[in-house]
Amino acid sequence: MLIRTTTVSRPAVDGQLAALAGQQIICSEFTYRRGMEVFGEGEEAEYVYQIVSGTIRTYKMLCDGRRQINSFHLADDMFGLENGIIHRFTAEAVTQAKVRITSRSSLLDTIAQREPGQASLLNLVTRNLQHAENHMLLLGRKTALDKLAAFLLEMDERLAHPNVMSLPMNRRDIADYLGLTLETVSRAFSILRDDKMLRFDGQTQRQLVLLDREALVQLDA
Amino acid sequence: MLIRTTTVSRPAVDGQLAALAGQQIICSEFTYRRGMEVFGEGEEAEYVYQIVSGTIRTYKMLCDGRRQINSFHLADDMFGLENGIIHRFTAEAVTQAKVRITSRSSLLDTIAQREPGQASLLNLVTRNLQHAENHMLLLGRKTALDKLAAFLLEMDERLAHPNVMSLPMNRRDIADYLGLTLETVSRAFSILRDDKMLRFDGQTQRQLVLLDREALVQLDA
DNA sequence: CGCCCTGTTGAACTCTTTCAAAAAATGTGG
DNA sequence: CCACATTTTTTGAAAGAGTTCAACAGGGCG
Repeated sequence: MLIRTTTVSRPAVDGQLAALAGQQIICSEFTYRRGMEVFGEGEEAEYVYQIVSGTIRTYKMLCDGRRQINSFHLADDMFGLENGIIHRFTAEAVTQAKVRITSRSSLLDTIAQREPGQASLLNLVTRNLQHAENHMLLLGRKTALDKLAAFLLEMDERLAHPNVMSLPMNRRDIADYLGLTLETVSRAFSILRDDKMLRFDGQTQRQLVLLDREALVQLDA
Repeated sequence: MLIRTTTVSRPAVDGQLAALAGQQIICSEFTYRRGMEVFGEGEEAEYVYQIVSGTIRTYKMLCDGRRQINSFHLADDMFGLENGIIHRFTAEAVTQAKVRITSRSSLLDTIAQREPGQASLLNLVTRNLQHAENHMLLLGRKTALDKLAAFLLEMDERLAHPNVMSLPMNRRDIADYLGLTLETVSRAFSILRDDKMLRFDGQTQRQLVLLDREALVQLDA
């Protein structure tokens, strides 16, 4: 882990974070060289960041090295604010970048005190954001089979792992969710069926049983 | 526009919206039939929604009909909360769905409304979410050329429409942002150059001039 | 000058889409 | 309950967009 409190400086008056947090907040600046990591996916989210100058990329990776960059952050952009205590993606300097760093807990404490209620609303929005981040990785970097496996696991989890899963949506809806055509979705279903990862239950093709969640997780990862 | 205050009912105790808003908030329920639109992209965001039962899809569309579904919302999920006054996507019933509807303004009023104009944390997170929603449409439904045009317009705007645009990132970064390979990005650059939509400036291929923003917008739309 | 990094271009290949047809499921009316 | 129409899903074959593998070109820097 990097030591981040190298350059302690007075927060700029116009900085969003500084404005949000007020002057009493611990706030320092650090300069990252090209390619340096600001934080990694899975690390504890101790700080919130705002760019003073330079460019930062935030991204997720699949285990085989496929990478999906969520955003390029330029001057004044904020990033790294998490709902939970863990960073959901990695942040790296694209160019040399000067970054303003604020303690997450002190920031959130201040917000909670000053604007009670906004914190819980913030939670809801952050949850949507989290879903969107995962979905960008899926859309940008997964194959048709990966996508369908991920979709089935998502539905399985949200429906609380039922024995027989009833999908409320048709193949076109699934396709438009996964960035595919309905024919490709149908073919992917057939492959998973032939490979014994699922079977259809009853007359309809919308009721199905996941036979091998492990294998689906493998595809998704 | 639909009349939504059909069934006025006491908010469920465990509902997120009710919990957020408190019991004094105007809160009603409405049942949407399969295929019905809850709200459309671009409409005024008067209400916030939470699902009681059924499934709702939220999506964006390109002008030629390509559709990208952001999320399927199931029981208890909240959706439709916007930062600004306009809905950024469309919401429709996948199945018959019962939805709890709350007035946005009364919800936000209750949640200690901050003074207008000042940056809020919620604003910052919502901006990230908004970007993610647009990017999902790009990743799921746009061609390589569309994607590069969208990227260039995004950078152009964020760099305040400079004459000569200096990209801080290399082709691989752009590729990983757009869900492409670096070779495809390079080819797309060459096509846009040959079609006189941009030209490279100076020695490097990271400095460029947008020659026809209109045409790029056309590609992106 | 030569090396490394970044970017471009070509050719073969692969995955997904498109177009087409048939099969399966759902709904309707007698 | 059955016949018929409609919608949804599956499957096949051909076409297309993007990837992969490979070679090369140009600039920056020791």
